[in-house]
Amino acid sequence: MQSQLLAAATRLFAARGFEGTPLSAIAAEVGITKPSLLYHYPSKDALREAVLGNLLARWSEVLPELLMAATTGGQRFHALIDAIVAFFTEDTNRAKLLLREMLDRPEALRALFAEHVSPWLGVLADYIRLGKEEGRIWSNLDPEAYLLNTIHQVVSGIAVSEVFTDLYPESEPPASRQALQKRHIEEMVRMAHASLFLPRTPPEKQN
Amino acid sequence: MQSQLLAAATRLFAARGFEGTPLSAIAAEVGITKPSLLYHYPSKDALREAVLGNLLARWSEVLPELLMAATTGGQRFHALIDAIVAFFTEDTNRAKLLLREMLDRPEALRALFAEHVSPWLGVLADYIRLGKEEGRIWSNLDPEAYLLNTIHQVVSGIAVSEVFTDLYPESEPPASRQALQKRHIEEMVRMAHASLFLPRTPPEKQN
DNA sequence: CCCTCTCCCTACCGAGCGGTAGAGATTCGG
DNA sequence: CCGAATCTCTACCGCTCGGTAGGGAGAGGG
Repeated sequence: MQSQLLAAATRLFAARGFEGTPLSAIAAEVGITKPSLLYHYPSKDALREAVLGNLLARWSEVLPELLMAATTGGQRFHALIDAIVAFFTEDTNRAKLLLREMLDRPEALRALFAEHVSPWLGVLADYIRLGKEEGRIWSNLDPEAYLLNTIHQVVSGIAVSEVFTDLYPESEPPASRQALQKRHIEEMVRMAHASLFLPRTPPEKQN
Repeated sequence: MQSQLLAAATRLFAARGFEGTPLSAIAAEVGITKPSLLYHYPSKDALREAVLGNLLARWSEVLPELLMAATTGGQRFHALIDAIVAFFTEDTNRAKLLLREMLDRPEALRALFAEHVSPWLGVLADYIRLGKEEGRIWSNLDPEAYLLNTIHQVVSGIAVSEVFTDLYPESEPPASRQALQKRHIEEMVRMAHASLFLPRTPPEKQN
């Protein structure tokens, strides 16, 4: 029951926002009444915390093993970005929720991120610095800023991707919304890749 | 008075969201009462429309002349992206508001964008296709997707930039929040540039 | 001087909100 | 068979919200 409530709350908070979602709507979604919901979560704010905590917890499960699995820079890039894309496209409400929280409670998110993502950011930034020394990465790239921008772009891009689907010129046959979202995301990945790695250098490197 | 109300509503809607902002708060911000506000705007939804319309109108003033001014591809890139950055950093509430509306009313924004940005998107995409034929731009780039992603990244990145400022490793002396935001944005521009233009090709092109 | 238009106010309404009180079911260990 | 724990319900409370009713103050034209 708690997990059903969490799922319903995640979806509704993502779609209509925290302020725009009455507890009664969440309760109705799982077939109970508002006081019954308040038996499981003592207040609306407690439910918000639970929803956000659940999201970050799932993410914290996924992240670490990825970074350990890959060895080369290119592998790490694809392992990481594919995992981010998969995690947030699997349920786009995750991305919407995160984006909403960043807008609604920037201070709270700042604290959460400082605790949960700052260490990983340091690790990844060091990988990038290594790649720069080896000449595989753009020398004028700002590692921390690149990482934050890239991750944020994927999350935010997925969260609002449905808004952009009508902007592509029509094709014959008309492309499905899902196909356009895929096109959108693939270009994001290409951009992240092209702005990280230097193009393959010609073999006369040591002339 | 109408413009004061518009400004106050923009700020509060951006900071706390539409549902999270009572009309009384907007009225108090300009020193009048709620019924006086409702004299100028007959409903809360009318105020929302006015706020969003005002934002898009300002933007529509800025955009066209830029595209006409520049001639080369690089000039156009910098003219456009600098204008976007300037417009949204001048008042970050503009970015927050736009992002909130995309989350709160995706259908409404889809319609608005289809009308107001779709034509410009086509023009810019054609410039990019030209650049591709001339070999100045990545051949595997998706013009429409690149443009939407880049613009969205700048808007969204500015909207939530304050959340990221605590994630950068501390420096001595500690960097101001404003300096970190600048660093954040400059990396966004670098990424947009590097993922658009091919690196300067060596002069032995026609070997 | 007065009528009208503009803009603001106080007072109020009905609806919906988060949360509480308290009691009725169901289950399960002793 | 009983009591305690678990989970649900109906009924209600106080508050805030968006919006309305209606009147007062000032300005300007006839």
